[in-house]
Amino acid sequence: MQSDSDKTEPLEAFARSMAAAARMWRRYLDLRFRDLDLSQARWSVLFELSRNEEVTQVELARTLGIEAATLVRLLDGLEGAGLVERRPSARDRRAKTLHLTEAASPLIVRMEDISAASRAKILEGISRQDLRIATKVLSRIADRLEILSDG
Amino acid sequence: MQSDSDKTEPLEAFARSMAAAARMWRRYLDLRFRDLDLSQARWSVLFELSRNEEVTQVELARTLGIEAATLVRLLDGLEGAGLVERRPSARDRRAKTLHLTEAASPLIVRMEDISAASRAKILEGISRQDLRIATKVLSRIADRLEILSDG
DNA sequence: TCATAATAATTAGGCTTGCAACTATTTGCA
DNA sequence: TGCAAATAGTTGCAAGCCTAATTATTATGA
Repeated sequence: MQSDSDKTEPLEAFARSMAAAARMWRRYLDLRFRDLDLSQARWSVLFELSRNEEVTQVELARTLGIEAATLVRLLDGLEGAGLVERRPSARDRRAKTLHLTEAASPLIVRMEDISAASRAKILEGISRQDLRIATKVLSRIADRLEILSDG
Repeated sequence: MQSDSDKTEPLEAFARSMAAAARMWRRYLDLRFRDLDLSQARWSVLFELSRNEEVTQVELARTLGIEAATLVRLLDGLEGAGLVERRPSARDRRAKTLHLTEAASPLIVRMEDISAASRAKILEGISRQDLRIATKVLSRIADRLEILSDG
């Protein structure tokens, strides 16, 4: 079997595979979450808050690797759906802290099930070792891009 | 050093790193291409055509891993900029074949320089071996998602 | 053959994401 | 102290990407 990336140089093959995999992964999750009226992007916000509540928007944006402005819109939607609350921060009047509502809890359980099952299905047959290396490479790239983009 | 992903399970850490790396990579390239009035998405279309002309839109969309509808808008922009031409296919009156114009050639050289330099800079210090494994994992995921999404 | 299903391109509408610019507040330094 | 710079959140605008639906054409099978 001859894949497209065989023709191209290694670094380029990597870049293309990463872009395609990320796009398709998101699409796949968006479809799975459609019943819950959620998207992958909104899910990741809820998920992160379920692990680490009481954070500010800037902190959450940084954790997720997205812009604060992008997060604003996601939160608008989630707040509108009654899943998240913005409260004024006690220590900084510019800032707001984020909190899940009661309504979010049952959803989060179902979301975690769906996303865990999806991950398992998508990554099935890939060795633990390879996955570990791939994760290391990808997170190094994210770190490096953060540095390169600041300068 | 303690990264966020240390707290999470491995499959999830992988998914998050991939999403963040892909997003940031794209942003980085978009900034580099801004002088040329191009984006990463448009660049990838031109690049693919420079390797493999005369394809139809459906074929190109499949190669790039995007939807045909998404490609339509990208081509509208590129055709408007005089870089690409759509011609009716000789063998199928529904289809159109894609061709680069003369104007595209010098641009493509510069684009390749920019993207190659960016890749080298971003991936600097990552071992060839690790990169090879990461590429294998990512392209396997893309293949798998294509199968899963069809069903 | 001929009706039905599949395919190529497109359009409409929506979500995610980004950059720029703006307001309100806090921090820092002269 | 007090003013300039930095920071938190927001909004406006544009691009990329998606699904669903539409039109034109081709393929299929009864």
